[in-house]
Amino acid sequence: MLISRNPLGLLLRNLKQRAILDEEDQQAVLGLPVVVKTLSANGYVIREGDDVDCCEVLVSGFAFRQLLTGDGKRQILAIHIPGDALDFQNLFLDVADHSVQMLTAGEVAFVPRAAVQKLFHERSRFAQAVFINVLVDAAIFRESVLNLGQRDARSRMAHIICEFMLRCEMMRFNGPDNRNLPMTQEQLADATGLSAVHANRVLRDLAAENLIQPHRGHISIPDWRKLRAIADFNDRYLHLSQQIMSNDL
Amino acid sequence: MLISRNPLGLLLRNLKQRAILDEEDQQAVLGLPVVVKTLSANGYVIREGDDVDCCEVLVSGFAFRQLLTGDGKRQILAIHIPGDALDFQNLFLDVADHSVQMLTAGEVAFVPRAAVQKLFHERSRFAQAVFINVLVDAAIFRESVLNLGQRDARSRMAHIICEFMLRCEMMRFNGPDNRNLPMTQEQLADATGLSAVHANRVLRDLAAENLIQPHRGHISIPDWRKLRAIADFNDRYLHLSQQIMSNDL
DNA sequence: CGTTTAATTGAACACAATCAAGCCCTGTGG
DNA sequence: CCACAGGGCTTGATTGTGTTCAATTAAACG
Repeated sequence: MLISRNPLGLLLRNLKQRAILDEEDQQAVLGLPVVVKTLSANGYVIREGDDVDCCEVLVSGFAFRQLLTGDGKRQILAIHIPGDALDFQNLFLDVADHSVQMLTAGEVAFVPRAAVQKLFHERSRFAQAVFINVLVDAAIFRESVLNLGQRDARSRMAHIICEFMLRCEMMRFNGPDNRNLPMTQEQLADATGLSAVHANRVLRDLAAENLIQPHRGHISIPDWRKLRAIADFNDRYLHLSQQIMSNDL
Repeated sequence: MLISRNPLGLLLRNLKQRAILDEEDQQAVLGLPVVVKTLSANGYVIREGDDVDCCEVLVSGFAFRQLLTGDGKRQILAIHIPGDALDFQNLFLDVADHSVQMLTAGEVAFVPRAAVQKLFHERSRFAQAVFINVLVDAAIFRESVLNLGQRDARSRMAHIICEFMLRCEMMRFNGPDNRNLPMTQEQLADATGLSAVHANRVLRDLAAENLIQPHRGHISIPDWRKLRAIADFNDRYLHLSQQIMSNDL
């Protein structure tokens, strides 16, 4: 079974980045029962309040997590790229406490939650890999708390863009299509806790300094490293140093 | 071995709230090797950048997580109460990406990380319990992102206070001493992303409406339920409905 | 082409930050 | 017992970052 053909191949690559899985573990992951569905932009993967019975993995396209206030204001919590598990957060929680939606059209692999739970209990290395995955997600949430609580609009915006670019690089998405952050200004505003108007002005200023190139509906970054100083971006929270070198794609 | 006498007794109660552990699992938790140390207020439990070799559990007193920006601004990420694991976040991550400090003087149980890892691999129900614990922590971080990104100063402050009160209630800390949030205004400011001056004004207003009672160095809440509407507090993210009823303290 | 969604801009306003000063406890040492 | 030092709290005045409201332009799509 070729990893590159299997819808869970990218997830496996993702898990192997920070955990050791032997051949049997890997086959078990790739052998999980799965239904792949194509969702359109804005399609819901997980809805807050829903009972959880599937464990979704993003195969292609981009997605985001969101949470709403009582009066309907939206906070975008995280952006997800292909190979990300969208629902390890709910693996043992029975009611979804937030929603996941598609940012662009793309494919999502739906795995029965019970099958993943079974693997978790039977293969402790798999359990560890999933655990690490969730820990890094938690670290990303913590960095978001810092970002929203302590940085100004300009740094916040730069930080979110830096994080996206670096995570794409980690997963070796280096093609020209993958260096684009496919978010509208309104979505970026909801991710940074800014108004759409102010987000527009911040982006305008960053563009004027040639730090980003905004296009309609997405943003490309000529060289994201230039943004790091502005973003106060320290990649410790992504735990890259723990990455395990591997040769297979 | 009496739970109430064991330094890890409260942790066990915590884990049992949302996961099933049989008698053997429970004995394994209580049998973990442990060194209890008393730390003074502001003492460090975990320091960002440190290599992780212990897994700490809060036995008594209160603690908080924090993360600093490059120019030294502090964001308080979460408050911890007795029975909370302070370091499951680092169970399989080798370098701490944030710090944990004591809010008040208190006792911390230091467990060798390898012993907890061993239990994780040998007892999958324990692994699940720890996993759920980390998932709920992640849910709390997500709610903080929403809180900082979308709510105004007044709601933010009320929300943090509500969360603390409800979590104390969940762990059955209902005595008069435990309904006090032992934070200075400066700490509350760093938790809410406000300046100390503005935090002071917000607290002043809440106190004027008899929603809170600030004292020197801590805050008591006559009836935290009154704060819920102001806080836009929805407890779904704490996953209380998943709580397992149990009779033993 | 007309409709829609996204981006843009200006003007007025508001919430919260900053600066600066003073107060009120509590603990300490003369 | 009093003076003083320090931390935490309080308050006013000023500044500024970001919001809101409102209107306009630009690009995509049927």
